[in-house]
Amino acid sequence: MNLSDLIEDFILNNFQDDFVQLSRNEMAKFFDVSPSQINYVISTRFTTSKGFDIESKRGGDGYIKIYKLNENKNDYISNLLQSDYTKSLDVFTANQILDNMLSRLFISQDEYNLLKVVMSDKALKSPFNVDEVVRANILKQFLINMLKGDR
Amino acid sequence: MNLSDLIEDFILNNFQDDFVQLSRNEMAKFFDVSPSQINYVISTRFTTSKGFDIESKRGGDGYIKIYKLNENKNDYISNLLQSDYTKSLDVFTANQILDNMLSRLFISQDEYNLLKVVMSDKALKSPFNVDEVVRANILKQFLINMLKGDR
DNA sequence: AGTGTAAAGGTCAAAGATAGTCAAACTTTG
DNA sequence: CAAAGTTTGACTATCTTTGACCTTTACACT
Repeated sequence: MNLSDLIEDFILNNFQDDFVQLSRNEMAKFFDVSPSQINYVISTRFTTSKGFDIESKRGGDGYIKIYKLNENKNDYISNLLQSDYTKSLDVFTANQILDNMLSRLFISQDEYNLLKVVMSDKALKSPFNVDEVVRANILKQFLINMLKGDR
Repeated sequence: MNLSDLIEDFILNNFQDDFVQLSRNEMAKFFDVSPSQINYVISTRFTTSKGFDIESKRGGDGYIKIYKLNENKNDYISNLLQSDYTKSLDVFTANQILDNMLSRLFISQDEYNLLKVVMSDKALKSPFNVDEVVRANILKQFLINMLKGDR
């Protein structure tokens, strides 16, 4: 067993419920490896396709948090997550997926409405793909929607 | 938790109605930090996008007063819609806006969660701004979130 | 009233504390 | 031996903390 495998095991054994939080530097010191090896382990072993999600913060009190996804929760969702629809997706298909998820009650009507707005052409069109502009559009469309009465 | 977070909490817990008044120096002494750290906390955590307004006075009897703004929902949204935040928006500010809207109950916890995911860097980063890729990422992030159990 | 001074608060850049990226060197495996 | 996987380190990015220097205000003393 190499160091990366050991580190992987260590992390796996330290999950509390569905997540584990660690300090990259402490971890590296503990195993006497370079800090970036922790990133290596995370990026090769705690990937989305293996059912994990990462969240981190730099600076004072920084941390790395790894979430274990519950893949037994819902086959439809798990499969979708592995599908090519997570690579590229047109509005038409997106809406079909949303319709499907709503009819199966995997998402609420509220989530459906919001996602439809957020994934619309209007929300995502951008002249030269500066993602801050995209994000701003998403917010804008959401706000417009909030002003539309019903909801 | 780092000092800035502690100071933020302390301030939040000392609001009387819609404002809190404090002395920068006393505050700094109390937490044993340099006075300018109080400014740091205020400028990163008690921002306009989070719905706060600052007023201060120097010299003898100086003070810092922080107000929690209170517009009604429609005004808030109308203003936001006309603001530059609909032009370009970084994640940090986006999150503060969401925090603000949630704290005033302008959006539900569900909407907050969903929007946070949807406007995250992860969801919106794209190599060369093909918006179908952006949309796919939004879906992907949403799915990942669904698998995360309560949270 | 004018002015000097002490007592606030403000600004900004540097230092400190984390984490991320990437490519080169090294090792294992087929 | 070539391909794949691992390990390292230099450089980068981000968030926090500190300190030196600046500005404003109240007040006491001419």
